[in-house]
Amino acid sequence: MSATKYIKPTESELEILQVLWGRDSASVREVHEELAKTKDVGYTTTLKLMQIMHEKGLVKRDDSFKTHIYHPAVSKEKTQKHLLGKMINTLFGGSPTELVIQALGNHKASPAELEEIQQLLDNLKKQ
Amino acid sequence: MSATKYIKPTESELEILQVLWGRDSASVREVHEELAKTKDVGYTTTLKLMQIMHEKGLVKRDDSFKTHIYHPAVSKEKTQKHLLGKMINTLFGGSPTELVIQALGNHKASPAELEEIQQLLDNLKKQ
DNA sequence: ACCAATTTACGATATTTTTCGTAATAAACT
DNA sequence: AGTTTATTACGAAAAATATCGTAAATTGGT
Repeated sequence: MSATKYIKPTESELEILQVLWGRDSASVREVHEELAKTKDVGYTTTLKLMQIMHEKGLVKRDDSFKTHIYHPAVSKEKTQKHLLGKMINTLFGGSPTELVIQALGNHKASPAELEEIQQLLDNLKKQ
Repeated sequence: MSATKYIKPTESELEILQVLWGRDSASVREVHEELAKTKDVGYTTTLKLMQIMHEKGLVKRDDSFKTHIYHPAVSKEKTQKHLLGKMINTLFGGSPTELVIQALGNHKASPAELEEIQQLLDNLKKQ
């Protein structure tokens, strides 16, 4: 029972999760500073978003101190998987291969990264 | 001059573009029938969306007949590239490799597809 | 020319997401 | 204790999306 249905984070929520995944935990202030580097937005906006994310269950928080500390409550991998799957369907006609080709063709990868992909590919071929 | 700034299609607009890309042109009715297979939505909703897409320049249309015929005005490839790039940034910390690994790991590809990716990989390695 | 059927136009409403102002609360500092 | 500073809580507004009802226009058939 109870596979608590998947909640799709919004665009802004994803930006916040990205910060949280990078440091595992952070205060609103810290997240906000990070976002402010690339985005022009008010502090209370970030606060509100994180509160909403808490209601939705996207983040956990420790509110035993004045400054609440937030943690991601959804894993990066699961989220990636879900959204990638969705994108494959709505944008690549259900073909992960098409997506991979686009990704490799348009965004350069280092030799080391190519090697990493090669390894994975070899493994997949064996099966 | 004038690189007419990129307009990001919304979720619903993408669904419509997906249909248009598949057939190159279609009436509202045809698009709607297609969407209705997987989605419960009214005809006028689809119509309205396509009219908005026309205003935005996402589709072209021939309105010389009663039944207007719509064409995609943005290419599938360019759209894929944009949205993929965005996803790589907001969800994969800027690493296309991470995305490729996720895609290959979680969504099965046929041997033929794996071979196709191998070819591409070989090409990239040469440079 | 009239009627029926289909389509578009238009506007309004609903829903979701993002934004921020203001007040209340807590802590830190004289 | 009183004052300042930082934080959270709350509610409301703004902006972006999605939805649909109704009326007007067009076409085809009779």
